[in-house]
Amino acid sequence: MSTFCGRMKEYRQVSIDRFDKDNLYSTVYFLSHCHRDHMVGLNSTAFINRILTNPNIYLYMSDVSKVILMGDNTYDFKPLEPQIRILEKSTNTVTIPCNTLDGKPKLVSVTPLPAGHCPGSVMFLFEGDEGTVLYTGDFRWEKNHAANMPALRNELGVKHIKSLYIDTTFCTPSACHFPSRAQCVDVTVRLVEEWLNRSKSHFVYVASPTNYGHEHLQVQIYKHTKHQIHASDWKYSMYSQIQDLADAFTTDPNTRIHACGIKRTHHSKSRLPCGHLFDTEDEELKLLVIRPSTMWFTMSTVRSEKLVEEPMKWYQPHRVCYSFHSSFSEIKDLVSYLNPDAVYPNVIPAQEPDEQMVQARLNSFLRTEDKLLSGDDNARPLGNLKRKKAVTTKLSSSLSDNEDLVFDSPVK
DNA sequence: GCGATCAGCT
DNA sequence: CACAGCTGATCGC
Repeated sequence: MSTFCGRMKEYRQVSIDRFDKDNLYSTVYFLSHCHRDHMVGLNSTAFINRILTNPNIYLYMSDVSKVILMGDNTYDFKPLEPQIRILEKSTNTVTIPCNTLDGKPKLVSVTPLPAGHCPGSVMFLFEGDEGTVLYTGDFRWEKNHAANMPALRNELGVKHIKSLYIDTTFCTPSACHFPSRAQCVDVTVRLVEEWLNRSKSHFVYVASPTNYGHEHLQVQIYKHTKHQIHASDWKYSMYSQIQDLADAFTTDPNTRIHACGIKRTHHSKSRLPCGHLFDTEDEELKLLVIRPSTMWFTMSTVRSEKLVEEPMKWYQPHRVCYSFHSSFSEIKDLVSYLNPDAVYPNVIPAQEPDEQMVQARLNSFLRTEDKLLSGDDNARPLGNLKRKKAVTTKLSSSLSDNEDLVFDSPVK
């Protein structure tokens, strides 16, 4: 769960993924993806007033995130629409209005990088007079993924990144290794195919525990089996507007694969959230329930990895391996590849609730030698011991600046 | 009676 | 079993 307070050390008038408290004084807003823990305050009257009464204050997001936000079925985010701006896939020039009368607005370049976390999820790369900083939001990048991102490089090599704000959900050695997404998809598709081939009375229910995040897996299941997947009406209304997802889903419950939500009540005869009863022509219904979840492997278990876990009891789901966060080693790869001046955690991992420990770990991924030897005093002036203290300064708590407030896809 | 926050569960 | 989100209790107004 995100513990990022909304603001970075740089570009202090920018707020990302937090829309409450001090963030109400920011003059430009960014949303990395539509998970609730990144939308705190987004539906508050305070934020809506803030953004609607200041015509030059905008909320930036990806085209897909806008579709999902506008289609939300629990909160009404439509009032925000006039102030939402879609980020182009390439570099965008974003104006940061000043919140004092005499100050001039600032320009900053913002490049959204696909984060691989859930539909529409992006990282934000900021480049401007306060330096180059990267906020990852939640992300899953596998090894060497960063090397394929042109925006992170210039003619000299990897760009000089001042600060990296990174998703540390699994920044613990006990979550050292996750199988690749392709591996997990492959194993799951085979499981589904083998099941459906048994008979016409065999059906599949993908019981995804979270709102968004397993769509990629579901699309791959559709592409391999050619069976469209049942989604709830309100989800379909969004999916149908998103290029990569539109074909894979249907609102017709009479299909052999369902992903229509999470079943909570056991009142109906159906074992599906939509309540549909299949006509199996007097044969017994055979339903394969698969539940994608993160499975991880420590250094010592990498070799024995099993990507599908058979249920202990017949009514339990098959668990299949799928993670939409990066593993410990994937986090390490990205941090050491970018080798920023400073790196800050966006999340305190649940199984390791010691922020200092997470910070120390992130710091250990940095390669200090070249910059210290080159005499770049600004980069790491304090050396190893002191630097550790310097960058451990709490960022995840609220920062108060006492600022004067004047300024009160691919989509189909 | 409402919203915000939190514990607990999944 | 696994980091997102729901439910229900509690608090404050």
